[in-house]
Amino acid sequence: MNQSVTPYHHGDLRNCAIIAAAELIESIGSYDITIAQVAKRVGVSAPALYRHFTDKDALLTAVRELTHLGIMDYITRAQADIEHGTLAHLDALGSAYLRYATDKKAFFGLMWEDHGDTESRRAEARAKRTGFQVLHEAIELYLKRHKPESAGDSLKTATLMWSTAHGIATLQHNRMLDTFDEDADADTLLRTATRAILRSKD
Amino acid sequence: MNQSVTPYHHGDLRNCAIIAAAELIESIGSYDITIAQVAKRVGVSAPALYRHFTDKDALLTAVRELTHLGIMDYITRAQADIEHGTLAHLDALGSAYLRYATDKKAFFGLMWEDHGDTESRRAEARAKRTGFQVLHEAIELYLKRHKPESAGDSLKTATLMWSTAHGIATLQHNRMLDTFDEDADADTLLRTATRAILRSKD
DNA sequence: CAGATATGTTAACGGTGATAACATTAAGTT
DNA sequence: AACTTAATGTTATCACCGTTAACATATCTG
Repeated sequence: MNQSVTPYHHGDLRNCAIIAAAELIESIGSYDITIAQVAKRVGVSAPALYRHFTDKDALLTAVRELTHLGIMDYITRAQADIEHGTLAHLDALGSAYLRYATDKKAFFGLMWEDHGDTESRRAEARAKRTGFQVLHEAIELYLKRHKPESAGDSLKTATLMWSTAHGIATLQHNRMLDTFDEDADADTLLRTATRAILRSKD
Repeated sequence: MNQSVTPYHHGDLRNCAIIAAAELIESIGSYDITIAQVAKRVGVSAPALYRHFTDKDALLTAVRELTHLGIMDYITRAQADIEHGTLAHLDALGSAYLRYATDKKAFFGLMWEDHGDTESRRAEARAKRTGFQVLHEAIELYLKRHKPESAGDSLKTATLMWSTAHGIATLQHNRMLDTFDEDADADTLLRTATRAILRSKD
């Protein structure tokens, strides 16, 4: 005996459930998943998950943390071989954001989903702010080098650039960009905006 | 007899259901509503609604049409007393969009919800394009007057301005604007962007 | 080794979207 | 006017969902 096949206690259910949920979301291309589906994928009964997550939203929130890691990965890779504080750097950051939105459609949707606002939102807000911080620092560096007189506006500029990138990403996500202008290209659009924003007040 | 109180046939169930759904959404501040809730509000059994809508999404899609009318109303009012083709005109249009997003939070969310993509999306896309058209024409007029050499870029410019407005509205919707910059003001941000975009290529 | 604790199980509940089967009214035909 | 038909309601029911309760089993601690 002591085959130890599928032991009673899983051992790492929490993490496995999060990964299973993420895989499920990726495979069906939507974050409209079910506790039962996740449980089945891990090979466990549905209520077992409630030992590790207070409710479904808590599980999805955990997956959201993964998406934040994922997008930071995109961003980190994008700036790896590029000199910081250059225009090319800013382009790369924006492009990485747009690429994540199209590559990982379901995750991008989940990330910005309109969900129950408890304290879990704060942790997410912090994670998002981390991504924002990268952009902010890049812009600060750029302004100090190329437009020192506008360096004080770096926060406003970063907020505006993120808003623009987010708007383009979101509209592309909804296939609305093509509806407005069938030749529209998200990347080109963002580069145009980036230059316009940086050149203002010249 | 013949009291005729609550007759068997409602008479205008379809429209009343749409309105009831909209009222419900507005009152609870979320578009996460139930067929049963809507039915109860109209004073009818839940399955009765299925005589008028193929499924829940069809009902929500009908409500979405109302939201498009609503935002067009905001836009129409905003440009009523303003000379078209001026910078003030563009500001007013953007401001109306942002105002709708905050005034009618739930409707704005519903409007851009990630929902089942059937042919109903096409009708919605057309409605959204109508709103976009207004912006496009305003920009076209502006460019002809103030920057005739850039008049050919009116479509790209309109797409970019809509994207920016949408990004700001969406981030504000998620309370992320304050997270990035606690002093951020959506309207100011959009006005800054508008001027930057229009002034590019000077 | 013995209890306490952590973590699984099955059974069950209320609510959801949706369908089926049936009832009632309105509309159309002769 | 009477009969047929179509439209539009009703209640009963389904499978599924998130979640909880009650119970079972494995691990940890003294």
